Amino acid sequence: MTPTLKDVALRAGVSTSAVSRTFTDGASVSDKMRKKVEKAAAELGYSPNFIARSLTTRRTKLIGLVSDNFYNPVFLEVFDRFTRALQDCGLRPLLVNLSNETDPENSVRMLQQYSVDGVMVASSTLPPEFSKAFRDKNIPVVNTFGRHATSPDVHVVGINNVAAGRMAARELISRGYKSIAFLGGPKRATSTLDRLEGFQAELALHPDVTFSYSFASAYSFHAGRAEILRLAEFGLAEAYFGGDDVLSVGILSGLQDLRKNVPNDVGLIGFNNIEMAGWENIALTTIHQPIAQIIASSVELMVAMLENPDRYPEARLFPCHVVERKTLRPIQSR
Amino acid sequence: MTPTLKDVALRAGVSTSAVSRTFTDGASVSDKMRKKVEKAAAELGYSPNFIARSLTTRRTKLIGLVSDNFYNPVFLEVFDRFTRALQDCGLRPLLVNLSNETDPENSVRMLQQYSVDGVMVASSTLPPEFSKAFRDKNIPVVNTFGRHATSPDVHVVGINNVAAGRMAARELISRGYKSIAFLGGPKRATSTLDRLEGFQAELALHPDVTFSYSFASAYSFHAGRAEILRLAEFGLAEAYFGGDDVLSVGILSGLQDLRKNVPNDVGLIGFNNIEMAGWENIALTTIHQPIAQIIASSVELMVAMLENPDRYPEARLFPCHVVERKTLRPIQSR
DNA sequence: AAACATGCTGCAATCGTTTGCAAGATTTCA
DNA sequence: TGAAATCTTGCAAACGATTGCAGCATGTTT
Repeated sequence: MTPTLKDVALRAGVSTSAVSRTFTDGASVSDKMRKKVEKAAAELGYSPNFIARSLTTRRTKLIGLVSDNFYNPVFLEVFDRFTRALQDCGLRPLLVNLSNETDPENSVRMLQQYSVDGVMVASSTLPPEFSKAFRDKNIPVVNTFGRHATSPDVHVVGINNVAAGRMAARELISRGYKSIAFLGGPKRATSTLDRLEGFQAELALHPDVTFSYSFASAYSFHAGRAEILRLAEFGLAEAYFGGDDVLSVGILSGLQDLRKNVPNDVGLIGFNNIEMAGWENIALTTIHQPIAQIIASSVELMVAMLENPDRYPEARLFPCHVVERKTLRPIQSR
Repeated sequence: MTPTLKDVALRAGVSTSAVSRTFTDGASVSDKMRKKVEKAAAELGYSPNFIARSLTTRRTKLIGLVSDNFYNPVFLEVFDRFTRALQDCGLRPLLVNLSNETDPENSVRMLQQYSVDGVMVASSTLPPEFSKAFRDKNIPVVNTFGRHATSPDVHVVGINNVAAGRMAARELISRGYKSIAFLGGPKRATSTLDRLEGFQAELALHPDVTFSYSFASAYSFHAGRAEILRLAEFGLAEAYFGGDDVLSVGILSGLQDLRKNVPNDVGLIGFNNIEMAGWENIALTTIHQPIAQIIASSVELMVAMLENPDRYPEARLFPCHVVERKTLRPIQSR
């Protein structure tokens, strides 16, 4: 069917080694030989079989890309950037959807069976143990959007969620809101907890503002909306830090139904800066997570690990910044 | 490093064939043998190497999943469903991002080099020639969201865009709008053109309504918004059929800025039914494309092709339906 | 008890590549 | 021109599995 090395060798009247060598760069072949082989290869439409090659080179150039979050709009950008960055390095993403996978052990085995060169775990909700499972099998792994504190034994690239929490708090305070609340995603996500911690710590510096918090049942529009509607029955705070942007848009929608004036009655700041936050009919003020840098860095790190698998684990953290739109009132000059 | 067949055979004191056979189902091994092998394998933590296996079986269970659209929210659902459906069949998606790829030929070669068992082309904008390139290399291919008319030589599953266009027109007419316009995505997408064709054909049945059309520069919020703002300078129609939902939300946003009352001054119907269309602060009436069925069917078709690659090409088309929200006024009883 | 069918097992070839080694070809330099 | 150094090339053994074939041990039938 599809031509093999041998076919080309036969047609060119040379050994298979010669053919192999003209297709692996850095190998020594004379110009004459190369010409001959390339001609035969072109005539046959030959190109080397990566799978067979990987058997001897022990490199598949396959990278497992695992995530448990296929419904957050932020992942559109994540997948786009990951696939492009990997492709640009000659690597190939093998996509793994963990959404309904009960047993991560399963995915680990599967990726091992496909001899992936490395694994990118793109999730802020997966436990650090998951990433560690790969490292234990000697598969290079980087945990993108991971939490750096508790897993110093696996490469992590992302942001400092505690700092992001502080940033949100400072922003809300600077706008003169006096009663401030945290409305997070599900409690089990460590990123949420870290953000809460920073948020609370910063607020503690301002005894004049009152603080409260609660958690939505999911990182989703309807969870955010439902939670703010529930909270409204007990009286709302003056400003909220929403767990992420889709949650925040849900909150915003609830606020609109409650006939609250945003940002004057109630202020809101989100997190992530998804595309929809910039839509003029939403105009959510939010904290931008530098996805582009995070992913570029993750991939760089991965290729570095492929060269040297024993690289000492590091955490690469990028700063966030707030992008101002219309859900926060102006800074109070005081 | 990781144990191989031979290691297990050695430890169990049997031949490698025996080990191989206990790991391939349908092979004949005695219970005693199986027990022995399984014990040794468990002790070593062995599991078969798919890559090596594929060399002899000529099956990698790898499926190329190629798309050129990583920014439309509808693709969140698409990727989630595709990966899950494939995983459930024991297949693995190798993701290919065509966004900035100038030369599709390139991707074809690459997927061939990885010996993928098949390819799913998930795009409504890629030309049919692209899918055909795979078929020409004898790689099973199904073109999901493809156009069926012009490529009867490749499996297509999706919707009938002409019918969808008619459906939109009928809907708008039933609401009593008398001046109706099509505001499509970029003209080069055949799906847009088909929808326009159906839309126009249906409208032609109603000489009392006036018709016009134009195209936005992209399937994006800002393109939709910009286009409706531009159109407003010449006077707006009473109702619009937006090329897709993100475009439509952009239109909606523009309409709001223009202080138009939707749905009374201007009606709007979108296409796709992305999640955001259901957000209460958007509430876009739209035509639902049955993504779940389309993808389930695509994957089914793919596994059928893996059994019988010479399957005669077919088109599987699913009906759409309108989901009513708040951007169209009530049906006029007349 | 002989003849035969059936079920397990191991040998060895194969899948499409790469690569260490040694031999042959070419170049370099005195 | 000849010896040494450097390039090229092919042979053959891997890489980690599967599988047709033949042999052997059972079980079945008469």
